[in-house]
Amino acid sequence: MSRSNPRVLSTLERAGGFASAQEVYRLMQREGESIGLTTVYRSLQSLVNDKIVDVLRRDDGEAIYRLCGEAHHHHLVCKGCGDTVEIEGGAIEKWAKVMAEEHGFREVGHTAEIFGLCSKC
Amino acid sequence: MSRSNPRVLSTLERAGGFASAQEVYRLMQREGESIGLTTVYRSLQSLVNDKIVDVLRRDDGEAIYRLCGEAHHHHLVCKGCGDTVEIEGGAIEKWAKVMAEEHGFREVGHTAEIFGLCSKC
DNA sequence: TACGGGAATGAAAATCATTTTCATTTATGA
DNA sequence: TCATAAATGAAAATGATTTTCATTCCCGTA
Repeated sequence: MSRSNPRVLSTLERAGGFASAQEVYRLMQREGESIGLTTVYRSLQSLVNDKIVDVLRRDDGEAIYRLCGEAHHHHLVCKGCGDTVEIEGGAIEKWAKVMAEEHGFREVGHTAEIFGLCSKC
Repeated sequence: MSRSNPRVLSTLERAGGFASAQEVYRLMQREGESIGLTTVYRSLQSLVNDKIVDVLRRDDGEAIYRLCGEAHHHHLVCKGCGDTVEIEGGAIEKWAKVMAEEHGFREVGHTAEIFGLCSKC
């Protein structure tokens, strides 16, 4: 498993902490960085594994990568402008735990995301 | 713009009101229906336009279509054998609603999934 | 300093869902 | 009956993402 190329993370930060793999790649090209698309994908995946960034989906299915804080949180995403708010998921944590126990599951994780139109859209 | 082929809607219903275009297509084939993949896509799109079905995204980016108004549920998925249990999401519904209101979002939907190892794995 | 092996890299090919093109068939109405 | 529009689907195109694989880079050791 390869480690992340630091220039990828730095570019993602410069992009406002929010971009697709293709965008990160184009951005780096435009800035004269010499890097392959493959390496961009690999680095982003590695950052996701390390939980340094998380991955969401645009409406068209393209994956967007986003720097995130350390605390476990969930996202409220605007379908219109893509704006994202990090929110607390206290109720979810409990729900996931109870449901998993009820069905005898172990080593449990979960995903949850809310989407809608923000006040500006 | 084409109208929806009624067999597509009926198949989506039979699939539990929740499936990808590819799955609807495969299901129809398996049942001996004669239909093209293109028509499945067109019909699903048309159903989305008419707000008869919603479209969400799987983690891998594949679009999944869901009948609107269908009492929706969530999934508890085993990482080992892929076994899936449908579960109630009462707590989630409330959480999503509260969080969305708190941030001024409207037309809100959500996704949530729990994954872990089932008792057999 | 030279060598060897593992990690990183990237070009090109492969994959996969989805969309587009386009020729054909089907339905409809004058 | 004819003509025109709508529906259909096979095949090609598209676009993101992944895989393959040969090459290059790095680093510790003889």
